[in-house]
Amino acid sequence: MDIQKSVHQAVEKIYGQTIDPSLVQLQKTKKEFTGHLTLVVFPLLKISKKNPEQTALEIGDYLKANEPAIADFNVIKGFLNLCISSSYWVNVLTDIHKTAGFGTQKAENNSPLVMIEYSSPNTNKPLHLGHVRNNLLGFSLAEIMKANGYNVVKTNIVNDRGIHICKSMLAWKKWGNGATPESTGKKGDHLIGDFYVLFDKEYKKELQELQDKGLSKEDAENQSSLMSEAREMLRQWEAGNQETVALWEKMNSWVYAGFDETYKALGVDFDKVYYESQTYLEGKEKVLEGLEKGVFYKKEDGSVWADLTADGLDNKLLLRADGTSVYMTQDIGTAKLRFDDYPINKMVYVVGNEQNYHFQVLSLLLDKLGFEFGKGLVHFSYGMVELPEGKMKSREGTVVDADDLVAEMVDTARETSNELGKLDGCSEGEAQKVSQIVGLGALKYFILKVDPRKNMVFNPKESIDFNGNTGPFIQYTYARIQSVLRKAAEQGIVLPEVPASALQLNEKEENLIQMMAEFPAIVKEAADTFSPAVIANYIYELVKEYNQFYHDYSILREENKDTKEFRLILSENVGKIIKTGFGLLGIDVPDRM
RNA sequence: GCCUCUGUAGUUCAAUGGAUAGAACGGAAGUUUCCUAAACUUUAGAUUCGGGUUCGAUUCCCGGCGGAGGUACCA
Repeated sequence: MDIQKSVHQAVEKIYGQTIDPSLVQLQKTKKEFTGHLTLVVFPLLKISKKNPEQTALEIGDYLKANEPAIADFNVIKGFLNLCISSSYWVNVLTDIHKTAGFGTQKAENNSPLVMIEYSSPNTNKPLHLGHVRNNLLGFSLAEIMKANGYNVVKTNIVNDRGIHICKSMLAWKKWGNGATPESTGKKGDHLIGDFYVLFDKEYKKELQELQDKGLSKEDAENQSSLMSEAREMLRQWEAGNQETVALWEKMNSWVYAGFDETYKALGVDFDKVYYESQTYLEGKEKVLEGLEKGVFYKKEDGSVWADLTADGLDNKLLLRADGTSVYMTQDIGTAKLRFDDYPINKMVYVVGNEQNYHFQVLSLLLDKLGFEFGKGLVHFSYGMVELPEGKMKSREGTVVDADDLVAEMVDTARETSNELGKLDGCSEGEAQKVSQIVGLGALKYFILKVDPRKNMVFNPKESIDFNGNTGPFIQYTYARIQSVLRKAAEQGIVLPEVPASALQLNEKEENLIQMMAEFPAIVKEAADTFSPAVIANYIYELVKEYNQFYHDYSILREENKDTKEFRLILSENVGKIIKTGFGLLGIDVPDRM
């Protein structure tokens, strides 16, 4: 803000020396005090060599005399509260009003390219609540980076190979009787997930039987015929056995169809999808290359390791003695393919915090292997989602399925809306659309408003509460603004420009404009801190401020034409910012609800 | 054991080192001749403990206690 600059200059002029701009700490004035911006003078005392009150007075006097935007000031202890003139706020509003896409900037061809990996599912089970947080964060982050002028590529790495999918395949082969999504009416990912669970159940049964015969747990695991069949299947797959590969392809295609439905329901998408079945061999090559260059070393048993003790970490396995890949190897391969495909400047991995160590290691390894983006890669690490009853456990059946959750949110939105009579006069199609926007808005907002780093508790009942700091409350405000604007149009009011700057604003109007003016800085902060929560909480504050304003002043009934138009423009711009802000969170806003 | 993250009202979340720690839900009390009451207004209620740095610490540093995660051939 240019006020920051003029305060900085004022201080330099008064005390006749250049100072570090960081000493000028301007912040929003707290509600209990009069003023808009507050200068904290404590850091300046060394320069002024006077007590806090005197210093603040001197600066205040100077600013009032020399900076037209400063209308008045007051001093309380070491705080200089500045009052900005109404005409300044009117100009700010004019700017906001005129600026298309206020708060966002477009990427140029030569803007930095950010690749964001998120979602990254396994193909042996459907998506659950944890994936929902991942998907929402990843998608929102991509939108926020775009709004800050980056070129963004959203990517997904699908873990489509390995022992887990073989378990599902084996169970299907043994007990499936040729079941398909069509024959059972189940979504493909759920069908495969059911077979995975079935395998686990049968495997446990077999282990128990073996243990009953007197074997130790370890011996039972080694002698399990089911597990060795699954392993055999994996070997056949790696050897390219036609029948196995065909089955694998068929089952994966079912799963992908299921995932696509879930992604669509959540409103997320990808620009480029990678599959581990295509990348894991690349990683092996890259590791062998590193071995030749002496970056890695080989043990007597033939396994390949990276020595990271110099970086304060341990030794890390990269290839097993039998030459097969581990997780880390695959990530190296994926990184290579990606870099071949795109000129990546920054790589962001949206992955849960249980993998913090993994990404610390990956960053070092990529750097050692010569990837430019390796050192600066961002592991966007987020906390786990817990339920009020505790952690989700698949064994105890307490996992919240993503599809069920979305359906439940939409249903509840529908019910609540019906009860309140909000859907009266809507066609079935409209009613369904509104319920979807509101139900998903509730879910998305509930998850995104929390600081990503923190573990969070997801309470289905509370998330669906439409009061308070929730998505629907904000959507509702937006819908109401649209209603006000419709009514205004019916009365023949058109809104061309912000009216004369001679308007005398009241305190609530000034507050509202000040909040709106902060929006671009908030979008920037969200990108810097990788936190959609910053935007979510800001939008909520703005809406609360607007609601108070709305409550205290009649917008359409005002006699004075100028004032009426001005308040309509205020409403319109609040609506504009809500829409943009929610867009960055991947949340829709309805015109009516 | 070691490493990382985390600890704020009854609950779920806020607070670039700044003023009297903000909201929401839940609790208590109110508001509808009014543009969408999914709203608004009152009200009670919190920084895990002990040191340190600082004019000033929820925030930074050290230690204790509590919670979560990781810990080398699972992804």
